[in-house]
Amino acid sequence: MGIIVNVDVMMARRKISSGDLAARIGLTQANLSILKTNKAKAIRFSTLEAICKELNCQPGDLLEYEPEESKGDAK
Amino acid sequence: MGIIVNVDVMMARRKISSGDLAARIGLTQANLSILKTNKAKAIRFSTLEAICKELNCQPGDLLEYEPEESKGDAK
DNA sequence: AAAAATTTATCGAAAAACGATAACATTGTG
DNA sequence: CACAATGTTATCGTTTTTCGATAAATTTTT
Repeated sequence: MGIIVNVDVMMARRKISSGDLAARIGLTQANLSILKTNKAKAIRFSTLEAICKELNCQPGDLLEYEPEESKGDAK
Repeated sequence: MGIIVNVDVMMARRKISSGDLAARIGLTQANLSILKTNKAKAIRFSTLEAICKELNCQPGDLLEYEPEESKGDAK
C-alpha cells in the first residue's frame, strides 16, 4: 500500500547491479539500497532524474501508487 | 528539462481547484502551488500518495522525466 | 471594481535525503 | 574452508528540503 518503489524491477530489466547504478548516478550503494527496498519516505527530483536518465525510463516506471485494500478484503 | 511536475495537468482533467485539492490532501494552498509550478525539488511519498489518491491517478501521471535537449538543438 | 483564486515570498520547525562508514548476510569461486 | 563480490542494515552528522503559518502580490472571474 502507499507508494511503491520499483527501482529494483527496472534494474533487473536493465541488468544492472546496485554498485554499478549507484556509482553511475553518484549515490552510495547504501542509500540506493534504502530506495530499492522501499525504506525511503521521499525522494529528491535530482535523484529521480538521475535514475530515469541512467535506466532510460520514466518516473512512472519507478514509482507506483497502490490504493489501500478495502478492510474486509477476502483472501 | 529534468523532472516535470504535471499536477496542474491532472487537476485540470479532474476539474478541481487548488484550494479544493489542498484542503482534501491536507496541504496548504501555498505549498501545493510550489509543487504545481515546478518549484519543489523533492516530494514526500506521503504527499505523492495523497495526491494520487485524491486525483485517482498514478505517480506517472504527475511526474515526468524530460531528457536534456542536445546542445545544438535547432530552433 | 470588487471578490475570489492563485502565486510568491519569508520565517521557522520538523523531517528526511544523502554521505561516510561499518557490520552483517548472501552468493559464488577456487 | 577461505576469499571476494554483492547487497542489506544500521549509525552518525551535515545539508537540504518539505511543509505549516502567514501575508503580500498577482491573476482571474464576476
